[in-house]
Amino acid sequence: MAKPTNKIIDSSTEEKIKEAAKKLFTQKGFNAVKTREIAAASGINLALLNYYFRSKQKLFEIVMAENLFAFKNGMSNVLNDDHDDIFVKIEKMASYYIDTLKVNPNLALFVVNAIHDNQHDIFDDKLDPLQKSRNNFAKQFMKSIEEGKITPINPIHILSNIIGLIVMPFLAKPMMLKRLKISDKEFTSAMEERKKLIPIWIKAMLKIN
Amino acid sequence: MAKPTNKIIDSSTEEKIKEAAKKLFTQKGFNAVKTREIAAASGINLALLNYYFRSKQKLFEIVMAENLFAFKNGMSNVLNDDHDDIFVKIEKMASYYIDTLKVNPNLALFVVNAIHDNQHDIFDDKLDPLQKSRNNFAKQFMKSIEEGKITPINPIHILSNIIGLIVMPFLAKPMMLKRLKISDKEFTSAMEERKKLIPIWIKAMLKIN
DNA sequence: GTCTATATTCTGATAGAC
DNA sequence: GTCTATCAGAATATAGAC
Repeated sequence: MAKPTNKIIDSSTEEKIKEAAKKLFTQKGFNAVKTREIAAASGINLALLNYYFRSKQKLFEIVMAENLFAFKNGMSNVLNDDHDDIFVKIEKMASYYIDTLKVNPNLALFVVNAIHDNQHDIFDDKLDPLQKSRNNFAKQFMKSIEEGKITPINPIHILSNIIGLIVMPFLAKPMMLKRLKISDKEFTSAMEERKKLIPIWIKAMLKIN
Repeated sequence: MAKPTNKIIDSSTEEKIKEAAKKLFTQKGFNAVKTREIAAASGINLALLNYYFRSKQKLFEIVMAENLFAFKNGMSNVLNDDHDDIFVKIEKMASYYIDTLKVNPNLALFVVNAIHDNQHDIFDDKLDPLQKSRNNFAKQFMKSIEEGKITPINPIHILSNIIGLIVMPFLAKPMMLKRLKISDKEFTSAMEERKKLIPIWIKAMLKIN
């Protein structure tokens, strides 16, 4: 009889390293995290990190790709109802984005840096779970314009606006806390408010009847 | 007769290092840039970097402060008219921001990285040329709320919104060009549009009478 | 697979000749 | 002021015993 493998609760060394790395990279970014720190956090020996992942860079890429995939996967579930009104979709999108960034405040910076590194191969997943939702959203948007519900607008603007309103406070968070003299708790609470406000603002922008 | 010094076209070693450093730090952030890289890019010897600037950190701070000071100085000129309506101010702010980012599209990424490097001491200039404008803007904003022209709103939101709408497209530019299949020219043209659109959107958000 | 010990590389900084 | 050579330390990566 073969030795049983546990694919559900994977507490293998490999998985332990990945979990610790995910947490650290996500919180602190690539450069600030040291391999010894990852080894310590996952309770494994430093040498095993290279045994399993060849290099810190490779580990980083794997972990972040998984982060991004998980996010997209979740987002695709959030947007799966094709009967949702477009503003309901935007509201769900904002909520899911903000919940993710609250837990994972470095993800935004990672993505922005990856974009500027011309590493946006990371976004060309062969099996991008968001592709369908994105296409549906675009179609729905064009239809709303045709029906006169939305003032015609260059897609670059609507994309910039939705993403900008959601993501920017997280990118600027450390400065905002300092400049506006607010606590982490107040920041989080303001982000909760934005879940409702952003769809309202977007609606106002698009001059809905 | 003393040797003439050229203070207008300063091609001194010191200046060459600063220019190369400015470009690299702006593109890649503090940690990702190595002193050897700066030396190579400026065509000088590595030792001279420390000779002139004592340390990488010191060089970074000087360069960063200059970048930011130039921007803030320009912005303060733009916002100098206290009789401007608050939405005129926002329009001028958007224009100046966008013009800066068009020339220096990496400045945004640079600032965001600096913020997350906990190097935002750099923003605490002793002689911040924007301080007065910022205070005036805040006062004007509060007054508009008192007068019922603007729905009361948490300052974190208005700050996030203005900066987010202006800056995000530049942060996401490489992805946007690819995802939306648009040219650099079309992007630039859309950014020109935003100079007018952003104040309109902000106005809509704030439910002006 | 896991560990200890160590090799190797990278990086900021400096000493000292010119 | 500028260069060559090099140090000191940190950090990544690997060899080899178990």
